[in-house]
Amino acid sequence: MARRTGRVTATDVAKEAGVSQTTVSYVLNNVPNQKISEQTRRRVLDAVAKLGYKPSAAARALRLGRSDLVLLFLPDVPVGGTLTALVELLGDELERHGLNLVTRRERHSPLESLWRELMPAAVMTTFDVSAEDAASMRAAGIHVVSAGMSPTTDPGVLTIPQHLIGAMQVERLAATRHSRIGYAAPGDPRLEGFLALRLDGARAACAERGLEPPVVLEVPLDISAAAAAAEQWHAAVPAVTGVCAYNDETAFALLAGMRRVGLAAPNDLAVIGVDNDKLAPFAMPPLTTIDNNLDVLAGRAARMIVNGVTGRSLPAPPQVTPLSLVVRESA
Amino acid sequence: MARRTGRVTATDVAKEAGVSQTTVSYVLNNVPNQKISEQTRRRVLDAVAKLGYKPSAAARALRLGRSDLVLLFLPDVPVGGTLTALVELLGDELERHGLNLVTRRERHSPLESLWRELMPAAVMTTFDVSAEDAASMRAAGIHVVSAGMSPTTDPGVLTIPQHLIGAMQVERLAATRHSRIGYAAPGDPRLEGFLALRLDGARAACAERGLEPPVVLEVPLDISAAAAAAEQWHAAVPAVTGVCAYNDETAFALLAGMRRVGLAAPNDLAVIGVDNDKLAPFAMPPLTTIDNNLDVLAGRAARMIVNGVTGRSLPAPPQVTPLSLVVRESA
DNA sequence: TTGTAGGCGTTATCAA
DNA sequence: TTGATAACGCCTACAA
Repeated sequence: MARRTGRVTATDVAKEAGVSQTTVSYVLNNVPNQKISEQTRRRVLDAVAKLGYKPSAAARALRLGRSDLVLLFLPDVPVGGTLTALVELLGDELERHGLNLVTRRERHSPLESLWRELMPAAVMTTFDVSAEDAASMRAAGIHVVSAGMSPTTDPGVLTIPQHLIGAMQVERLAATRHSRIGYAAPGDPRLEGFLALRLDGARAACAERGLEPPVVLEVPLDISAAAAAAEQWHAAVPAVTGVCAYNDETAFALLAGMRRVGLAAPNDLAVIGVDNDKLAPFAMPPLTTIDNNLDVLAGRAARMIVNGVTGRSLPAPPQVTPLSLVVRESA
Repeated sequence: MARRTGRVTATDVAKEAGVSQTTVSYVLNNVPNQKISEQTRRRVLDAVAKLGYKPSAAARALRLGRSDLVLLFLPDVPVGGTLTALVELLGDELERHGLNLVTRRERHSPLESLWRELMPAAVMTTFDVSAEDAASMRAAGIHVVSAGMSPTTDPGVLTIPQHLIGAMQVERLAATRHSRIGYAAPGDPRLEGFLALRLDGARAACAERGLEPPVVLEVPLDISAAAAAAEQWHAAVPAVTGVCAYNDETAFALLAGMRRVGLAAPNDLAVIGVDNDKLAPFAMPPLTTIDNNLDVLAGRAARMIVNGVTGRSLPAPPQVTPLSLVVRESA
């Protein structure tokens, strides 16, 4: 009676099918060079179905030296809808390939202790991982995918072109004849990294068009503060007439602040957000924004991971910029 | 040369410390009845630090028959901010106890194949898990926590009192002298389950106060449709003057629809949401809503799981209703 | 107080 | 084409 636990093992399947446990493994893993007779294969498969056999992920991981976990390190930012949606999508996609997503907020966990412990098939970071870290992970057979924010042509890096976001916002504002641009920065210091990139993009876009650099004001998630900022832009000479908000949240706050001081969008001050939040259509007025098409981003990330892990190479998707302008009424 | 992989094993640590691998295990796991000399303990710990040893989760899981994974099954609903925030919080909390959260959307995965495969320490479901399923999981040593929606006194079940949400909304509306109540149902059929419970709560609350049952209208996330609903409530005789929205999203849509047809909140139609969305303060007018205090809910869930897994029993938190009214201007 | 040895369920090497 | 058999790294009786 080796069966102390209730678990059905490959040995049980073998017994049921009247073959050796090895054969079961061969059949289940479709081992290339082994020629299994159709009859044997059937018997094994039937036994598997009959017994409801599920291979043990732990035993597998132990033997293979790598688990079917994928570790995702998130930056320690207020995880808004955008990022979470991405995580959801990524998880769904990985699941389809038998991979299990485990996410971590950066601050809590020293990168290394976790991957050594979990032996994940892949690790994805949303920040720049140090060269040594990357090297030792790869040495351990872990696929590393980083989602850097800066532009790069490295095909192993997923780029979320933050600078393009700022540029697109300015582009829209310029196209609607705004020549003095404002930039609404979020209050949260943890967003600093993203902010810098987006702002750079906006600055560059302004420069390209011969416009003055954007007038940056902080717009925290607070109506009074937002109102003050709105007035300041409005009162500037020459007046700022179009504002790029860091994201839709900031845009909502700004819009609310503007209402308080009797300023209307887009006439007094045009506002354009980022994220295409679910509530953006219901802003007053409906919010023009930049959609970062997370589904394509998530799909791309998933593909990079799956490719790396399986060794196969799924067809490369068209390299479209996953950014699109959603025009509503606020800008 | 047993060291083929780069992994540092407990045996390596033992060698370094000049003790047996068993001793290493004893020290690391603080085995109760073993008296390890302080000197030995130090040597082991030093070796661990020096070598950067991390126990293999896979080997551990294989040996123990259970991994340090916690499986969370989410209902297949559009995962809004509310649910995701809860997941985040839960994950953070579990992490603190060495547990790793893996989430699944219900539709994708047959409950069973996953837990048999992963041998999780615990499984948490947001729907009612069948009795047999629960039984076989427990038989396998897995702790099962369900987050049922219906009221129950079962201490093993985490209740999210959906019905109370509806009741609180009506209560607020009644307190501000509304006698004819409307209920704005979401368009998404996947929300049906939650909707039914919340609506029941609202109905009951109306009945308690001798009010007519709420007039239920569907308010999809579409301004025109929302506008039509608003007019219909407004035109009813006697007119509906206060509306409970299924959630803040629906409330935002309704508010936008009202603006289109020249109806203002709260005078023409008071609106109260659910979720206390980050953007709720910036609605026009600022949205009165019900906050479901996810942090306490997540904390409670985490505690149930950790208690079950570790066997210890963390102190029970005060049994407060994790619901609070946030009064702004819309109702 | 410490060490020896066996097995958790898989995969992979080598014979047959 | 199939079957023994040996690890993978850890925990834990049991022995010393």
